[in-house]
Amino acid sequence: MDDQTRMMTGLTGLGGLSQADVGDPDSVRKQQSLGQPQQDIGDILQQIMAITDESLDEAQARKHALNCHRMKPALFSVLCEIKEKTVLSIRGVQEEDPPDPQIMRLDNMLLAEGVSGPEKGGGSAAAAAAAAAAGGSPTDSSIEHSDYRAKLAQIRQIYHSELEKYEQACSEFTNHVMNLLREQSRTRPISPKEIERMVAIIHRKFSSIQMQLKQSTCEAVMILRSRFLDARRKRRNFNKQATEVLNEYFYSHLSNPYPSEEAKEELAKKCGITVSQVSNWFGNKRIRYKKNIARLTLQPRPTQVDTLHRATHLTGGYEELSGSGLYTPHGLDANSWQDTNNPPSVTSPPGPPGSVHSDTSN
DNA sequence: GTTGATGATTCCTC
DNA sequence: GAGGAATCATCAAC
Repeated sequence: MDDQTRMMTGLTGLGGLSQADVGDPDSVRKQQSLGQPQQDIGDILQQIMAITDESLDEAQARKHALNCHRMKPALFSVLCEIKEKTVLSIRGVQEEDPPDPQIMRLDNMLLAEGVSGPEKGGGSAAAAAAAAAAGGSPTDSSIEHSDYRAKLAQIRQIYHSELEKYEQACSEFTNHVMNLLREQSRTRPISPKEIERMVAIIHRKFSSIQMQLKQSTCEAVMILRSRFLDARRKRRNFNKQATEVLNEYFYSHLSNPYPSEEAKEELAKKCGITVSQVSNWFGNKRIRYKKNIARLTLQPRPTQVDTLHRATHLTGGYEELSGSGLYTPHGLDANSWQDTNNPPSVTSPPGPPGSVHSDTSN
């Protein structure tokens, strides 16, 4: 017997019964076994519609009788089977999505930033990395670092609280729908599989809301990060003592102003700056020194009075002095540094920068 | 507001 | 990866 026939038989078995017959298994069996002609579907529908005209008590009684009918489970089973094989099976294929790559990206980012996952200092690693990359005085960086961490912790807290709310709402709604469907399964064919599918749909809807939350959180983190990095991009001049230390090293190693890693570390320690700042400083210093040399070879040499005036005008005045060429050791030109594998052999400038001010006459 | 100095960044070469 | 060169962005003096 195919599904259609079984269903119709089932309906006939129920629909064709009088109120008195319902609940009387013998009567049903009798009718079926006699091979009574199947009732017209119109009749059945009419009887169903007639239920709405009945009083509440009558309807309740009929409902109860239908629920208790011994054929009901079989009928529901057939109907469920048909549903599975038709609409739900088609929908089921469509619903089985692969994991969304966007959600995976968002999850990875939130994890990396320390927003999701276990608490591990609220992105202090990211902040520390950014601080190390950008340099800045230790005090400043620690202030900005803690500020960044505090803001990130705030984002983390909001994210988790919202996530919790969504999860709670999702769970409540799922329970509600499940109860509703279980309740309805008494009066209409609903298989457990269908309930499961419905739960999956609800979870999918809620996960799309979660994705929005994750997106917003990621955006907030990116904004915070860019603000944090922009803030550290603000340049602050090194203090006078630090500049003097760096200049002292530069001019006393003018023949080969390439400090080793150890020297850089020592200079960084002395100046209270990072090694990368020392590297930056020497990089800038070399290039600007060379430029000044080149420029001044094309210009008339300033008088010593002018030079000294300019030299003492600014902090330290080394840039000006070097620009004037007064610091250039005999025989050194800017191109000498180009071959770093073969540093030029030149005489070192006389004395430390501090004493060079008075020794600029040569 | 303009200008020069200067720390930082980026791109490129070696 | 280190360094050179160009450039950006900011500071500070005027």
